[in-house]
Amino acid sequence: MLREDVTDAIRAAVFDELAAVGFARMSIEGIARRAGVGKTAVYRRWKSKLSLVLDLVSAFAAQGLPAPATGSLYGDVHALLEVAAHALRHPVASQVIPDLLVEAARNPEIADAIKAALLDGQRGVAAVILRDAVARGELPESADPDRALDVIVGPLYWRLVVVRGELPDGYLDEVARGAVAALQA
Amino acid sequence: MLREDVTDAIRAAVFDELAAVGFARMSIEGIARRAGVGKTAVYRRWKSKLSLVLDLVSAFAAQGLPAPATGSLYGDVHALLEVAAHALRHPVASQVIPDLLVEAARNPEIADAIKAALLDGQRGVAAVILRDAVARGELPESADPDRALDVIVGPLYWRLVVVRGELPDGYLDEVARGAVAALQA
DNA sequence: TGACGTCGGAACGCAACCGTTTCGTCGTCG
DNA sequence: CGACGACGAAACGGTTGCGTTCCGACGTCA
Repeated sequence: MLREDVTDAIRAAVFDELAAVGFARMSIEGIARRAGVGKTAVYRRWKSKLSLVLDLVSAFAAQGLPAPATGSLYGDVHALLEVAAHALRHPVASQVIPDLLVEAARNPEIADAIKAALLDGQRGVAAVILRDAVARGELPESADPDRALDVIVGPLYWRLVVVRGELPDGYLDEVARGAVAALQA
Repeated sequence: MLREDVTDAIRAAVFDELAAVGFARMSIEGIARRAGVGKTAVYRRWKSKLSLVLDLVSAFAAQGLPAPATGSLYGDVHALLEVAAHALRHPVASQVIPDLLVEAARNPEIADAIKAALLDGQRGVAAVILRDAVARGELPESADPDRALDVIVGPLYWRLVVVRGELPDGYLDEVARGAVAALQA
């Protein structure tokens, strides 16, 4: 029977290594070293660096993402932004997510995993938010979940991940207000 | 005297290699191979992979970015989006830019180069667009160039680079209209 | 014609990592 | 108590890239 604590140590080391050097530079030897574990222990569980990462990402996907229901479009958008900002400010996640997204452009398996773990979840949340807003009459029936997600999360991602800038007080409020205005335009 | 055609071949090979495998996996040997050139020719010109890339990015920065002046905020925003969409749809640029942005999070020298080559240029354009819009009375004086850029380019970047989705007909019009609404909100 | 410098190609020793195998240790079952 | 299996450590041969060095071929200029 494989020891659970060893498995956990490896999983944690993969996250750290992924954040520190990125997928491309990450090596099984480096993971084992960081986890304080023999290479054997890693290979006994996963057959490659890729399957290791796919496993982690899939586990992340299983968590699911709760859709906010604050009673207003602005409130829902704001809540979604809060969750996203929290994730993208996490020092490990803010390195790992963009790294894997770039890697996904070259590797279909990673692309699928990321899509299932992140993008599909967000898409679902956006769809629910829009449906509720349409029901309240805040948006026309023609509202498109994909474009909504672009307008809501895009600015935040650009600011936090691309520009890697600060998040001034009230920024999320402004983005939320702006996104609502953009959707209603 | 170093031969100019060899230098050009190396530069081109770096772009292709960067797009194909990314900065992390890129090797001097691979560049020389792709350029049909000896390793010696590369080392005679640049001292490392990093200085090679910094050189290319800086050359890119020197081009500058013209600010649109269409006479309306919507027109200017739309023009900026056109330029950005054109760049992000280019098969090489759409791989290289996100790759280097991720690398920038780990390497300050790359971060500075990218900032000078891309972000500062865009920031300047946004500032001009906002200034004109304020002069026309389309926006209040309080308009912030950074946030404007987030709202204008963010959704497009998210769609094209993160989600790697299509760009439906009329999408840029919608994003431009939405961005204007967001800025005025 | 001869000197010079760049060229591509090949090899150098070195380092890292690959994926596998072997070893002795330790903990857990039966 | 004994068999079993996972453990960390070390070594294996092989690959790739590092940065350097040497080579003969070629082009250019004096």
